[in-house]
Amino acid sequence: MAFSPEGLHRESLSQQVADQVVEFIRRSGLSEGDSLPPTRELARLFGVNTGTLREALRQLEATGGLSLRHGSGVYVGPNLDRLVMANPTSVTVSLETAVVLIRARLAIEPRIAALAAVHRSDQDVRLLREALSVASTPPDPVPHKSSKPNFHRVLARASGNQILAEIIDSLLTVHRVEQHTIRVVYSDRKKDFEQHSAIYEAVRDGDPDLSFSLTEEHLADILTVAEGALSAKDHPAGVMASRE
Amino acid sequence: MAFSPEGLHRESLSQQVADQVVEFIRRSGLSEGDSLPPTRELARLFGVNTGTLREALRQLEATGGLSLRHGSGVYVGPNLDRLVMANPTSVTVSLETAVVLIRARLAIEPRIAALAAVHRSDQDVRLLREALSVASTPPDPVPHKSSKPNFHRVLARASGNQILAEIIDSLLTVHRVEQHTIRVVYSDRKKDFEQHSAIYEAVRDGDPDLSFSLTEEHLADILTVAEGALSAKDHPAGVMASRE
DNA sequence: ATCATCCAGTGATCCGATCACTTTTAGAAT
DNA sequence: ATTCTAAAAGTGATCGGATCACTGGATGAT
Repeated sequence: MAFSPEGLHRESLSQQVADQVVEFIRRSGLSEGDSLPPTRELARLFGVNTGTLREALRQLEATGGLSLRHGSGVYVGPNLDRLVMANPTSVTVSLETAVVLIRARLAIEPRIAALAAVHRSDQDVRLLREALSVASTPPDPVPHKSSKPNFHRVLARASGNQILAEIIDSLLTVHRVEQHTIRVVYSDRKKDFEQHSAIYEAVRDGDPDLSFSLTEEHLADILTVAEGALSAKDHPAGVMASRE
Repeated sequence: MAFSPEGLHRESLSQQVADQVVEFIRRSGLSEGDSLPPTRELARLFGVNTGTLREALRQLEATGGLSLRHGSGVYVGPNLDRLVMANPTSVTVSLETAVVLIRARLAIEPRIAALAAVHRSDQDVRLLREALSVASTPPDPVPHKSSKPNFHRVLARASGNQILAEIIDSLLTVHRVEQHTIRVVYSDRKKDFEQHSAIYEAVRDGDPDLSFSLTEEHLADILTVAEGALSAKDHPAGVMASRE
């Protein structure tokens, strides 16, 4: 019998082509924003039909590895070398999920802040300071690209660990989707700013323990607000005795 | 001039169809493993060409939201409701990245173990015990589906926080890819088992502090091995002359 | 009852044509 | 010479249909 060691088609042709496209990008030394050859040319290059090639491109586009711009071209996306990401498919997130999300952040972000206090570079301190003004993501109706990164993202990046930064970024990306629907969290913007400032100073001064506890308090406060919104939803408006 | 508030095509048709497919799945109450209508029928349903529909399906398949089986049908995948995931595109990971990965786990997993000690259910304890025998992923040449989840995955699930479980799962998924290339890490399987057992007991007994420290030690040991392999690669075969 | 075969259902790929958007180019107006 | 406008070229997006390849169930012989 034998498993037909050669020539066995485990995966679809379009999947194979997708891998070849990635390899092509790597081999060509292309990086984010660079353009690829036209689709018809790529199809010829890989010896497949334009439709098949197109499916491959869509697969890569779905994960942010590529960007297809109608009438313009195919470009390398931002997520090609990324390891952890938010599910691009996920739509709006329920308030319950938002609470779970914040609990997860409460579990891991303090430690990340402590790491940042130890590993942060001078540039990190500078970026962190700039991020203070951006604060928690301003309520943009349209999620415009390349908006300045928010404080927590920069903080995670300062930890010096790319993976941790990607994790926080993923959580905040999901969170952002959430905020478009429910504007509850982050009610007190002034308090937010003060807490961020305190964390900034602790990280700048290289105090891991203080950075840890301040971040913990900050997220605990946010969690309180979110949980309050949640229970307010479950027991609406009310004095109480409300069922539903 | 105005921004033509209506009818403006921000995203491609295939992208819109992808969203419609997700909505269709949700509205139909389908869950993982359930089958969708045939592609031609779906194309008719959404009023697009089969090629366009196919691109939409590929986008969803790329993130594990769907599964297309040649000759069989289209099925709901495992990642439709997931929030955080490993980049499906990423190929092999360098040893340097593996070290970064383990450092990230060292930063967050102890806290997760502590949470598990507090929140674990009786069923979690049972699953955790079973996972002890599977130990750290056996070196499978072929990543077969539905293999029993490894200890760390089950541990994270016992934390009661879905997001944290997804994060750990993502890290281990990336890691698995890594192990296919480099078989260095997890050298001492017996020691691994003993440390897992100790963590299991601490979680079972509801001791968060002990669970924390044991997990921390366990990962620190793994990190040591990985860093050793890394420096051995940089300074091959050497007696010492170790720097750094 | 068992097994090999056939066949209908369904996804995968191909081909070619046409539409839609973007960018560049050429020309006109100033 | 500069600026604006319009045409044209380049490139992705969608369409329509035909054909191939795989799977799973039905068929039928043993």
